[in-house]
Amino acid sequence: MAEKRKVLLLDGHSLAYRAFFALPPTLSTTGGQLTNAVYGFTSMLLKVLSEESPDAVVVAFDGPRSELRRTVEYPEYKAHRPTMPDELREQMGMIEQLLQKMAIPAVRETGYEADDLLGAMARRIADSGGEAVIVTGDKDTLQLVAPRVRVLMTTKGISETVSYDREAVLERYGVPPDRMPDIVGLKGDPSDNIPGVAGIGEKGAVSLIKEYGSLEGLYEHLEDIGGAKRKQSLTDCRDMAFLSRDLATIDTEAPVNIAMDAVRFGEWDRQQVIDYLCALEFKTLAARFLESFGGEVPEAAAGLAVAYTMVDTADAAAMESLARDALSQGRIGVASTLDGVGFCDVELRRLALATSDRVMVLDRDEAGSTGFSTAAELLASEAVGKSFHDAKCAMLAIGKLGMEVHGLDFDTAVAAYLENPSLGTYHLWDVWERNLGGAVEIEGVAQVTEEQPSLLDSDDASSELAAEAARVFHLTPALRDKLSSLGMETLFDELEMPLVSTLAQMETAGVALDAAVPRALGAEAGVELASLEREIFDLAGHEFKIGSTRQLSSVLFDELKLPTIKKTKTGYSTDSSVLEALREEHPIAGKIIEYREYSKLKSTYFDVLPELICPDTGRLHCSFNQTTTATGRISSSNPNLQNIPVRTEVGRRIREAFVAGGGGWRLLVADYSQIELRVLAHMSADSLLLEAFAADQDVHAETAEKIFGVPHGEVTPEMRRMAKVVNFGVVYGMGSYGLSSRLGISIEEATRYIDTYFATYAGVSEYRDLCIREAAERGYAETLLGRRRFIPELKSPHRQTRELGERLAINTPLQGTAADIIKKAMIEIAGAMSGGGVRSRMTLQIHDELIFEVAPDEEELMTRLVEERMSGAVPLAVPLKVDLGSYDNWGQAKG
DNA sequence: GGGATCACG
DNA sequence: ACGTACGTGATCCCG
Repeated sequence: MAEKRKVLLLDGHSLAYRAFFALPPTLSTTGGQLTNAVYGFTSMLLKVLSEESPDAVVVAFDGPRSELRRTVEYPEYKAHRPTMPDELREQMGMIEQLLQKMAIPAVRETGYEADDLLGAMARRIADSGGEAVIVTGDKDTLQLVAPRVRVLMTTKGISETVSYDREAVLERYGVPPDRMPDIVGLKGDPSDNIPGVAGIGEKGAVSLIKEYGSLEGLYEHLEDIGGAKRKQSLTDCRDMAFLSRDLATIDTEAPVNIAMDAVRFGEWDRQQVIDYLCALEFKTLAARFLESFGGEVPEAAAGLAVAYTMVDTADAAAMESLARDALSQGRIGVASTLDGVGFCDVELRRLALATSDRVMVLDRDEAGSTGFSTAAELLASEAVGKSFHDAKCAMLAIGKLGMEVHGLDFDTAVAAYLENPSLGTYHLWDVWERNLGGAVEIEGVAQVTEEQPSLLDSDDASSELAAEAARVFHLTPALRDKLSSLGMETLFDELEMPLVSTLAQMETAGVALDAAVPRALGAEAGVELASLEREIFDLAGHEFKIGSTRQLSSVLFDELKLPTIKKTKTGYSTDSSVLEALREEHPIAGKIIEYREYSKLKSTYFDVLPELICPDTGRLHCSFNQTTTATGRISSSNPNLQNIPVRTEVGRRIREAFVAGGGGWRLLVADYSQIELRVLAHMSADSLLLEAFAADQDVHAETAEKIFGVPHGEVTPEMRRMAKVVNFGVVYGMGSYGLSSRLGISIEEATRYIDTYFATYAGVSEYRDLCIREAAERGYAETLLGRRRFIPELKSPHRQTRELGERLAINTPLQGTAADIIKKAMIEIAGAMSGGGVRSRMTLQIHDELIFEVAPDEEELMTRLVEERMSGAVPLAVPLKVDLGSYDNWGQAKG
């Protein structure tokens, strides 16, 4: 009756967890439902299915934790494990649904974990002469390896697996599979809260078991064991060692209520599986499924498969016809391979241009070839719309080769960012996967021959780049449709796309830096730090790494016995608010504050900025990132020029290094006055706020009058300062706890101010409610220009997360609208500047501030132009006030 | 590679 | 009982 069947046994829990934590939470359906765990699980499943071709597949899940045999025997078992995250729990249901559609039976038994069931099934299969393949991410399962039982262990990520048979386990762990529990018995397993024997780790456990064969063998020869301490520990923990081993031992006697012989893999309704994969928007997985198992993809969700011909760039006629296609189709997709990041370092290595079905790939060495001149013409032609994925980087690199890009029309990364700005990364492959997801086939790639074997790499790279250009081309209409259905086409065409070029110009311009300033400041800080360090060591009584929060916290709280103020995840906090509170207690606190300030400034600014000056231009070029923030703001990196110090006197001196390059040139600094509060006034239409801004009143003073109940003119500077904190707090959705801790007042007092504030500014109060309600109904918050941010936090069962969602729902429209406004101003100004043929240039944006280098004879013109375009960027119900000034360096511009 | 800290708006 | 104001990026330390 021995049936030679191959059965795949999946550990559902382990694999789902693995997938959930291995894949970034960037995979979700258009509706915002997170699907990373389902995706990873399915991807892994399809891979294993095609590699192993099993006759049957079964998946096992854990029974409820509280009723596990192990928990009953040993209540500490997994006691510290957090419960399953909600984001994963939702996906478990989806995984089970998928399994059901694939006719893969799921088993679970009260009192048992998945690996017990896997062990029991594996044994039954092996006993009856079949072959069992267990797929899991849990190392403990390796003990099940036996004749006719293999374990496939997922490694980094999820789709990669390593196959373990007896030899592989021996080689990797030094003991046969059935002795693995003995190892755990000795070393314990922190992840399951199994204690083991104190003082024995992985290495010790392996060598002991290798020598004595098992726990029993070991304890029989206890007297032979070297090391009094170790012997004592083994003696003391004898019971715990056996209990630990017992806990780690998989129960292959577990009952499994399934008629294993009746399970047949592949007895499914194919269409149901495909439909479900498509409903989850797993286009390439659906395609992979089809490839392996056949079936029809539903029309609407069909992955777009595109076929391409690679044209020879040396063939003038072929180039000619590609160019003709580009002109008649009116657009091309462009992809590039770049070396280096940022204006200074970036270099173009390869370039691919694609029409609907032809693609060319150029190497930078081909300068002067037919292909190169065709590419240059197409890129420069206004009549041919250009689509890129991350156009700014490519355009910087293309520009450095002396080619120009006109007719920039579409950036698939920016489009994907607008669709969902919270994803963090926008890799072309993912965007393709989410939107079209078919195969790209490219014919006509030169074949490798015996004479030219070295072409292999370059041809692979070329066809991959060709496929990227093809994907960009075909994604363009799809994403355009999507944006249009989301009401974001105008935002995209008239704001984000023009901004791509504006930011490219700014990065190219860079900023002038007088390196002597940071060098001098760095030397000065070095001296200060040395003397502070001595003082701190004296106060502490010994030397330690002041920069190590762990060592510092041990000095402050263990040795000096200073009171702990707040905790972090890993210990006691030593941040500046804590040190500030300890100032009265001990002189070391103040010294550390000072040390921190200097060391931060030195390592982040003084020492670094001079090194980043580009040798080619003698200037500093940061990158402005357009697809990074969830709210629509721009960020800056390499270096970050949006966080140059200003708040402290020492820090502010670095700003003197930011000068206007060129003789007689000046820096024009223009910043919006209280833009977020003005946006709040506009969006909420609160009558008091509207009036205050209309009359150009001092809003903070006005707020102080209201919340402190004092008449006009009797507001003290202290009251105004506190009111300012309240006003900012409103924009962030602050509560009374936050206000009290920031103002150093009682929670009751803070509550009173907040209540009075909302009673006074009733429009603001209503607006907050409206923001939350709308975001909850629609699933996203929206800015004035229609930018969206999904707020799934509002649906969370955790109050804390929900409250975060509420603050996001309030803050995002304000911060995001302010971002919309300054972006609009930037492209208007850039347009006017290039139209007016000025020499001046825009160099920096710092959220509500724009900085220009202006030529001596353009100062007046630029001041007027910038003021006009900034204040008129987007018409609001209140005036947009702009403060401007021109200076020799940035340090002179003070609030 | 992640956490803590701190620079900015 | 718990955490507590939004959005970033760079640096340092440590496992």
